[in-house]
Amino acid sequence: MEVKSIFDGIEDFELEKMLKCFEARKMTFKKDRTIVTNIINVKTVGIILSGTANMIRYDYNGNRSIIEKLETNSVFGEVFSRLGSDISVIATSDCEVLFIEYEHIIKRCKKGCSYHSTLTNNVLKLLSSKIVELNQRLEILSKRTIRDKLLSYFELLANDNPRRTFNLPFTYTDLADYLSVDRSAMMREIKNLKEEGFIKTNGRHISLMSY
Amino acid sequence: MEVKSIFDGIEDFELEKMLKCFEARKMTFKKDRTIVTNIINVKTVGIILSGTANMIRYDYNGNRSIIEKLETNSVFGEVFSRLGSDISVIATSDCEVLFIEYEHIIKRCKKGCSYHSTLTNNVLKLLSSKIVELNQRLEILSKRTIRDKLLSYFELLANDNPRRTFNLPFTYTDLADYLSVDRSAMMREIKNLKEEGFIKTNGRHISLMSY
DNA sequence: AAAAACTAGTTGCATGTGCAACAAAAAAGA
DNA sequence: TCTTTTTTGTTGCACATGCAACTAGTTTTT
Repeated sequence: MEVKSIFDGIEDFELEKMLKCFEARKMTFKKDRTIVTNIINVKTVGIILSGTANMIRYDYNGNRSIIEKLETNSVFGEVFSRLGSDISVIATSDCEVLFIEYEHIIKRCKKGCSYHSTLTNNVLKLLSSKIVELNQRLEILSKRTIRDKLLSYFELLANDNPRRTFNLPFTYTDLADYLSVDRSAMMREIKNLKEEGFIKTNGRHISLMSY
Repeated sequence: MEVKSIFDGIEDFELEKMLKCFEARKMTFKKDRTIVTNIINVKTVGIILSGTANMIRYDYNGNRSIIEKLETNSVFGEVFSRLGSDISVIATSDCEVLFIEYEHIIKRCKKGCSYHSTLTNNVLKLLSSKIVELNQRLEILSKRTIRDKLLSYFELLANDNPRRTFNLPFTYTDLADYLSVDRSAMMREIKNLKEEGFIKTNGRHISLMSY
């Protein structure tokens, strides 16, 4: 079975003890607020308990890139993004975030919390699926044309649905950032894809045509 | 301290017991031989004990992409690359590879091997640093021009050396694949960077100029 | 030692893409 | 409701990039 949360399989009463043992801090953030800036050298791991956020970067030309879309239950922190430039995590909806020192997760619990190994296990699986996601995005970004980037991303989204139909999980503006391409060029290419019969769109609802 | 190998901190005599318990299989591969093809659905994890390999993909246009450079001690397998297309791992030098069922790594050892938790810990750290690497490559690929891709990759390599000087870890041909750009266009851009005084090159030895 | 394979370096050309600058529609806020 | 902000959609233009096609040099294989 797939692990959804870092706390999967841990009973509530155990969880409470564990969080105290970890000195975990829970904070809430309104939409668009900054959860962390300058993520470099932060030895704290954040877990998004509810809501969503984006890990973004502004490079020296002022281009915004979405490094990572953080969904509920995502884990983020220094270890997950040692990058040279200006990284922040911005809430894209109201969020609850739990902060835990990284060492608590990586090390065996000295006090012997019985569910610690479950936690480690969960983190392992979450990290694995993060690697999968990163590889997926890499595959998309390694395409050389906007057309191929769009198609491989759409293909990914359509895979879940036998009717090869899906809803874009973000705005077209954000999609351009995610694909790391110019928005207007992307819109032009989407228009071409429509005219050539590869896709149909209705707002953010998109259908892939089978050949 | 940084974890180099999945077996860091595990005594030799323990290691031997552990590998038996895991039913680990060691295989050797000559340079350029295929270690695995069609990596999808492989429930086995490979650990490169010596040598190097590339995880590569040919997309439907026949373009080769290096998904990942696997150094000694790298871990690879299904979980680390769920991709739609044709993925293989190719030895770039003579290699020894250890294969272990993924389940053995993710689960607690039923027989209670005492060093199992060390192993888990090591895997966790290795996965974290893999995520870092993937994020680094993502940062590079998210640059929109060949120039910016080159410069941010060079910056990364130069960071280790105060003289801002380094050796390319692969051929220019492979560099183009790694950056996912056309080789001739890349060579052209390197020439421009030289002419404009941003870099100096001598074969694969490159120096970044400080402004 | 000769042949084959690979790597580095170049160029012309067509075109895909980034950029700037809009306008209209939709969504969010007051 | 009216106002403001965000998103979508479009276009002209300059130029960066992919592609094809070479040559020369280097390395590997036989």
